[in-house]
Amino acid sequence: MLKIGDFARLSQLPVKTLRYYDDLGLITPARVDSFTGYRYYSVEQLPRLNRLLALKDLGFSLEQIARILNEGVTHEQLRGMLTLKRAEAEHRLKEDQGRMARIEARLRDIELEDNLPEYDVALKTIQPMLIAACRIHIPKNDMVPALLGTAYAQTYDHIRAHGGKDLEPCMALWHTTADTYTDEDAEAVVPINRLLPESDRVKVYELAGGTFACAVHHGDFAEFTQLHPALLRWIEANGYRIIGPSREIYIRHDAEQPGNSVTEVQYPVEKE
Amino acid sequence: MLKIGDFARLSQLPVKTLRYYDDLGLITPARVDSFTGYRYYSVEQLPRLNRLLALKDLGFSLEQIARILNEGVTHEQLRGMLTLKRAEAEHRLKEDQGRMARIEARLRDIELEDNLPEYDVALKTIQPMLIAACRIHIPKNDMVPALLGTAYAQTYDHIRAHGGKDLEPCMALWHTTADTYTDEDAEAVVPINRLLPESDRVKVYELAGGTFACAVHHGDFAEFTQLHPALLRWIEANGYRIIGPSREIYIRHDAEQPGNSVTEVQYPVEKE
DNA sequence: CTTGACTCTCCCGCCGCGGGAGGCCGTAGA
DNA sequence: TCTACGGCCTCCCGCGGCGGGAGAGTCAAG
Repeated sequence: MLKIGDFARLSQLPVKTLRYYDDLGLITPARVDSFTGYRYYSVEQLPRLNRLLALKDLGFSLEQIARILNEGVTHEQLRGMLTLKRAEAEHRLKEDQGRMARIEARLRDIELEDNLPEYDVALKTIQPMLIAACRIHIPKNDMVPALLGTAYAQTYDHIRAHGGKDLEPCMALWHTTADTYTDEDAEAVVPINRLLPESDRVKVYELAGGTFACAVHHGDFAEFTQLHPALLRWIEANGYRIIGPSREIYIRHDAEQPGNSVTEVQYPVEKE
Repeated sequence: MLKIGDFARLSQLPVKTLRYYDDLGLITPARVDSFTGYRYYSVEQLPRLNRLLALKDLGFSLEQIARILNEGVTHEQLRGMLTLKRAEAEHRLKEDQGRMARIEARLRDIELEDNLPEYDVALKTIQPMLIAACRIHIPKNDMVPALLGTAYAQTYDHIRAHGGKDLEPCMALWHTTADTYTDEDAEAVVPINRLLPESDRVKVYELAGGTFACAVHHGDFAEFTQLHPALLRWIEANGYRIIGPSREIYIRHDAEQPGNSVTEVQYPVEKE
């Protein structure tokens, strides 16, 4: 008969842990003095404890281990649980690899560029949304405000004409890359609350969701031009690939004071 | 001015989380109505929130993020923190890889052997310990009990003769592999509490610690012979390598009723 | 008989929120 | 103007796997 401290030394576990396992019914002492409450263990309980540790090592929670140990689990069931655990472990493995890559990238960033304005890129999962959209061709970059403005006007008119309701905020899809300044292909997009009929100019469809690399700009508008390259660098450095048109979300737009605008840029990405 | 729900939709975070971040001083609303307590956010706070998310993504705790965001951290400091995070992430990565390997091995085990007695192998870190030891040569396997018994007797005599104290339990080191049955090389080992002088037969030294693959046997003694092979299989299947003599720890020894004995076998291992 | 080392129970804390109770606030429709 | 109904508030509990500590009782050696 071993006191809890002896059993703790033998098993290499803290006393607190043994008491906790007792509470959970994982390793009940062979005998408990009903007067003093002292727990007395037997060395014969070591194999069970070893089994417990092995299961814990495989990533099972103590509750699951209790079921396995106390209720007896068939090989089939155990295999099922292990397969599940494998999936979980694989998932976390990938997450950690991604995190490692991001940390490495960030460290490299710090080494290289000491005073470039930093943008903080976050990965977000974005739900699909219903939109009304007007796609346009922009021959020259300085025509963007005018042409995009017209496209939005048409879109809002269309929505109102069919009794729809626009949801804040509006956005633009860029089908040409950020370093294109002639013959740009853009789409003025307004989220809406329900399906509307289409017209020649204004299409209505569901914009796909997915994973996006996102960054937000606010302040000096001159710096906004660096947001796209910064995102592209992040995406490359972290081992992602762009799989669709980028989105610019005009969270707050101020034509007179562009420095007052707040814009989020999102690139749809996937790994590898 | 956005109500918390609007800001939550924009930022893709649950309202609860935003309130929590407010409590922690991570993202304080631009304005709080002192009468109703309503939080009002500004879109200008989105960049900061994005920064927060990016840092969280790198594995920083909210407390660390608070320091980074509020107190301003130099590039040097940030680099230091990132290096630390990288080490942590690397550690967990390796752990998860190990876990994956162990799950895979266990699954393979289940597929292959359906009714072999399973042993549960646990990895333990064992501290160095001071011991008195008597190393012997055993020509034939059936001489093990007699020769090992004599060795222990000598060791205990030695300890007592020098006023030392033996610590439970005693163990044996096997310098020959488990499948050797002639000319075995073993060492009777008794942990002691303080340094003693040596003799010709009995050496006193510190037994190294390290990582060990461990399994415990109790019950039918015939099955004990399968414990060593089981451990060896586990070690190989999990990608470890044996780096020293195995240890048998006689936690409870009963010469008349071997089935009543409890024995732990430990192999010192390292990865790869 | 006295130490001092163990042991007991009970309760709080960690981290990053989620769930829910109970109550106030704001707006849209009848 | 009343009434819904949804949004917002604060406060408190819970998770998992223990660790730390208080306050009190127990055990073995000198």
